[in-house]
Amino acid sequence: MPRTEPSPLLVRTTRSFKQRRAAATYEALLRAAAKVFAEQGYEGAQTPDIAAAAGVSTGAFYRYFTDKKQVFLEVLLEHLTRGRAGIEERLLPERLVGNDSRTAFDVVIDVLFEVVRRDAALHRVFLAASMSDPDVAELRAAFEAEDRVRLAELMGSLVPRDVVPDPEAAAFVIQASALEVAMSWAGLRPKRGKRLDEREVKRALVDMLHRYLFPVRGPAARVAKKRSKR
Amino acid sequence: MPRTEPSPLLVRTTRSFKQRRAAATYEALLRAAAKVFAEQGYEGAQTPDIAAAAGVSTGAFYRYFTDKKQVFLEVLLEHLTRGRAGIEERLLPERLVGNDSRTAFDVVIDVLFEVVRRDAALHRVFLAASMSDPDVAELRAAFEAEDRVRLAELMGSLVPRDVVPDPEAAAFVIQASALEVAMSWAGLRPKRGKRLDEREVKRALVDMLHRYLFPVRGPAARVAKKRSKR
DNA sequence: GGTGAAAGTGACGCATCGTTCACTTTTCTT
DNA sequence: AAGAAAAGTGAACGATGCGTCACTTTCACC
Repeated sequence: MPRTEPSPLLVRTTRSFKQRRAAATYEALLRAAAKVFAEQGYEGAQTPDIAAAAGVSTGAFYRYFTDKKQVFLEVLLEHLTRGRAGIEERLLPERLVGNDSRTAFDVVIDVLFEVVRRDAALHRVFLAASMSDPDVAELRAAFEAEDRVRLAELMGSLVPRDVVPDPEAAAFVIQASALEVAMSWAGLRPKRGKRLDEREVKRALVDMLHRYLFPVRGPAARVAKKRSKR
Repeated sequence: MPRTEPSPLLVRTTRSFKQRRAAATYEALLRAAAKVFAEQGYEGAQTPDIAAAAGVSTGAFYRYFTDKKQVFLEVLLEHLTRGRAGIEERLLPERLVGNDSRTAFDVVIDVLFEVVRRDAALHRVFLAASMSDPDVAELRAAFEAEDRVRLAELMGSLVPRDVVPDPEAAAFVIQASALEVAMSWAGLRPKRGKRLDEREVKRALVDMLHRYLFPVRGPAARVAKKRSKR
């Protein structure tokens, strides 16, 4: 809602027609902003374009957002929140504790890939902006830090401590590599060059993570034999 | 040199005073541009500022570069070329074939970290720009692809084929994770949060790569015991 | 030492947005 | 029904910043 209500992206049970309409245009502006930002980047996106994409005038835009930057941050917040919600929704029913650690981890990786792939363009813009704008950087750091803590906790319950002595550092490494590979997997990489098969890249990532987190311990079976799957 | 000579960053044996001076201001402009871009980002950097930082006027700038974007690309090209040269210079004397594969790979990782750390700010700007500008993206893709091929070749000589069936895919994964971790290691991460120890992060990365590339094969000794090495 | 070319100057043109504000239209209230 | 309040309009303003150009200064060469 307008400036009187600073809390973002909340559309509570509206009463009057007017409030309903205001909420609708607010939503339309948010969606339009997400689209334009994803397509044009932060600098490339223009507030009149966002307003036009939402079907309203420039002035209406500034009734709901004080700034171009504010919309951007709200769009990002929604993007990140939705992504995290998607992860949790898809992770809980699987009930990781039931099956063995390896497949549990595979599920996590799969979900992470899915989440990044949806709205990959917006995520890319997000990453780019986080390198110039301190506020965006802070937002990114906050979300990644929390994700990292969760991943570290998950690893703590999946792999023994002597395999990964510092779970949070390991979580950082896993997070970083998985995100980079997922971004590439999203097909947004340039078309120049041989463009190696994304299936193979993902498989290499999973192999790496497997050997890292579930190494062959004592005298036991090989691990490289797992290749026949899929 | 000015527009007549399109080839970048070459200062051959100049003859006259005038040519010498022109080459000097060209160099000064390039250096100043690198500095301003690294500090302000692409959009933030202004051509008058670059000129001022080089000690010349705005007009002089446009005698040597047609565009703001052209300087940027030249700066990036020099940055990338210098980085690659640094890697090769430091890698050749070590003569990786002499000692065992593990330590050879450690040397590679160390060098990569060093290279990223020097000029980390500029590299960050480079990455950010590669997400909006197609030309920058192409430049990045070209360099990363070539680096990937070299890394894949190196791996081909260091690890047996059954450990890493698709060396180039593996090279991509290693490249991506190492670069991300190195960027974090460069200390440019936000100060919010616990900011986990970079030494630990790097160690986790190296551990992961070790277990990936040099897994314990048949019945053999444990690998997790290596931790005592400070 | 005089002339032409190259290096260098910096104020300004001009286009590009972000934002505003006086105004119209719509809906709520009494 | 009338007046108030909120939603919506879009032309215009102002700041910003890239690039130009008429001009001055410096050097090379005869």
